[in-house]
Amino acid sequence: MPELPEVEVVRRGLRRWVSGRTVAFVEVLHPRAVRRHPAGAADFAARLTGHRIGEARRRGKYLWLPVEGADLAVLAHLGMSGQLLVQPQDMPDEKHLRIRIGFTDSPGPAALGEAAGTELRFVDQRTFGGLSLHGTVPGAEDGLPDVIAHIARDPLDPAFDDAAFHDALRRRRTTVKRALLDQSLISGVGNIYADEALWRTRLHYERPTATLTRPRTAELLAHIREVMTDALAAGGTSFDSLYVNVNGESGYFSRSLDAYGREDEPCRRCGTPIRRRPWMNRSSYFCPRCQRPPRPR
DNA sequence: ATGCTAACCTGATGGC
DNA sequence: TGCCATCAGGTTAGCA
Repeated sequence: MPELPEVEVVRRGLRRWVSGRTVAFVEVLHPRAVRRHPAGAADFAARLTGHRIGEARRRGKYLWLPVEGADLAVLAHLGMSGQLLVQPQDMPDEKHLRIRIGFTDSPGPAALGEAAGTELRFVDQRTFGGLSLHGTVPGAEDGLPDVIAHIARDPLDPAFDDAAFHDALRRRRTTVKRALLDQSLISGVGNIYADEALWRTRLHYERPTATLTRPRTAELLAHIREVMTDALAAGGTSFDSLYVNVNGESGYFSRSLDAYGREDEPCRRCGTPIRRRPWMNRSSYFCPRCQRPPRPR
């Protein structure tokens, strides 16, 4: 579930169903799913087993589970098609099940309520995502894994620095959508929410960042936060069963999208058909009337 | 130093 | 029915 709202939906599920439980066993069924864990699958399993899982955290599209009693965290990235599912142990394996994590309380007396008897599964069709174990940044209050120290804070983080973001945009010689997708400038924004926020701000995706005024950047940030908050309230955006919460349920924000995926459909502001343009091996959706292209440089 | 492309995967879909 | 090309919500190594 690639973008911030979808990952946050998963984080909330993990907090409810996984945090506080103790790992009984780890089974890695596909080595690619732990390729970011340099010491390999056996090491990953060994170091995790026996430890209690702390409060699930997130920055941008990354989430992690602190490993209590060891300065470690399980870092997770869902890539394009990853899912973290909390499933009953007797549920048949999913076709693309990559990692299974069992807990000491299951099966067992319902000490943990509905969570008892469930396990955590990492399912990933395209294997762009994965889990890994990493040390934490010394002094970081939330146990930030060291390998994602370069990832910028996300726009829903209270510590996100709006002024610094604007200064960074002015310094860059790139275009606004590229900047929004650059996770070292602002994290959590992907192709869907970039297009949605640009549509709401009436900005063309190829607008040079150096031409943005401070008020314009402020508007853009406000719209990013607004669309992400709206999506979160709807349970995230799903076009198909690949993007689901830990219980396998899809969000329904896709019906509220104004630009993304709406090629040839009327702009909800002015009625002009939304256009799709090939862009960086993917697509950009925009309203040609509301979002005028910048002057050629 | 910075910006950009190609590559990493599997599966769904549409045209011929 | 099959084959091929295209597309999909992300990240990163490596090149210019």
